[in-house]
Amino acid sequence: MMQIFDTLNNKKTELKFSNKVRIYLCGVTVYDDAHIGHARTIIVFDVLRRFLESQKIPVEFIQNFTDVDDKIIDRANQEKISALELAAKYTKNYFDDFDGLNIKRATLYPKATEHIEDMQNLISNLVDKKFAYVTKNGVYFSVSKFDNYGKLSKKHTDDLVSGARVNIDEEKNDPIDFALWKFSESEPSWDSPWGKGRPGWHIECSAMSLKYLGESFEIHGGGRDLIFPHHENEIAQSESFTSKQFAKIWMHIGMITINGEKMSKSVGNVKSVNHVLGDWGPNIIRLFCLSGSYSKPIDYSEKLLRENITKLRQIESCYYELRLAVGSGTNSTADKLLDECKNEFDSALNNDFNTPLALTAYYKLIKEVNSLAAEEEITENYAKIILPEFERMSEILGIDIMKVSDEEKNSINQMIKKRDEYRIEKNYEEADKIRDEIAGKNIIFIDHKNRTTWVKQEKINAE
RNA sequence: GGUGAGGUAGUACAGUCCGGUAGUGCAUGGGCCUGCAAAGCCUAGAGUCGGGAGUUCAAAUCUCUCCCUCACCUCCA
Repeated sequence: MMQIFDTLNNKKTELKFSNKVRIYLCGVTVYDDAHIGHARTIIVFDVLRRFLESQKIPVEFIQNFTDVDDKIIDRANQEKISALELAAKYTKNYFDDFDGLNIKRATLYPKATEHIEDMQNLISNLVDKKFAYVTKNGVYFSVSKFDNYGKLSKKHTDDLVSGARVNIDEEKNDPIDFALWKFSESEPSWDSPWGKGRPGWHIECSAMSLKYLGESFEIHGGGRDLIFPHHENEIAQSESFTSKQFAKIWMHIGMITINGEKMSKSVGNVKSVNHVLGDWGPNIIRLFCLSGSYSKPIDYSEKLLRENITKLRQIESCYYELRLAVGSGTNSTADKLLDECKNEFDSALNNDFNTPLALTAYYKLIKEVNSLAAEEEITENYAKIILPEFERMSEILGIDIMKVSDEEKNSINQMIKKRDEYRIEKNYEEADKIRDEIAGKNIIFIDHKNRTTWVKQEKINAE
């Protein structure tokens, strides 16, 4: 049984579910290209989802797009296009980036603009119940009406008021009340019972999670920086509406920092997914993002990314040594290794999704395979036992190793044969020509004592 | 100031909940394999677990205290 640290109760909590695990992940605001910080959060949830599914647990995974928001409108004005066009553009970029990162598509990617009516229904209900009130600027949630406000972020409403960095709006009953609906005549805007305008930020996630996952669901996640105010406000709205517990587990992902400082637009230290993907490829980025506990910060550096090239090479070697195994001898260590690594891998992930420890188990299996391969002791029987587990782990981690077609395989074998002939003749010049030629296709020959195997490597541009 | 998360070999992390004199990767040194390479493998060195105090037969792990870092408290993954 899996345990995940729940931000609300501040402790590891068993992931209980009846027939499926429902996950809502706060996605991105589509006003600019996604950066590596977004990627980390989404990679973590992608692996979580793959892990659950590998255990035959059905997962319903919802990830929203915020496609109406002040930043979108500002940016659209700058670029002299409509807000919807701008959002559409960056939504497309999002999928280009994250398909490139080998992220499995979510069950559904609902958009705020397509759920205006759902939000309005929710707001109406909150107004009726006096949890919300209308001013000349919009509709606001009355924080003081919700007893447990602050329970997620452990903030006291008194402190928030005295902090008073919130922009003062005299119309609001209380400075910490937040907008459900903002009046506005300019586009994009929608008619509503209270007046023309657009929704506040937090209400969309309440409306869409309620609609698709129900009043109460298993996991709600996002970056740590969303704990306050976004998730706190979601709880207030949703639980005021349903009178039920909203998410059962709140799972928050640590920030990506650069030189210890949070990656953000205002600091100007943002690394876009597009850029980093071009340099390092999906596998390196995934290994990098999974190399630390999901809840802690990870410092972005080229040095750390580079370390993962070595890991990737070992992974690739392992895969191809297993694929190219020959001989029918038995190896008694296979079953033991399989059990150990599978066990360590799964229990690591079950224990608060400890990906660094899971990676250790993955690397342990790889090291053992490569070690045997160095001694030419990998047989088909051995590979038959180990390969499925290796592929299972790789699949969960979303590591996608470069494959070759059958034709390519034949041609590689031809080249190895030809090269061997040259080597027997001690015509090393010709032999090396073949090796160089094939290296151009990122295929590396590996000369063992008695035979030559090969690896198809992913080209890493930053290397 | 409030809240939360951290400080473990050169470096990046795990171990802390469930006390038993520290593990893993990378880097570095040496070696194996090779026609030479590459890839891979083997092996070695490296830590008073932020400081101090306490509980205990025993503390990285529990308690207290101090120091430092970061995040959130305004939009943020």
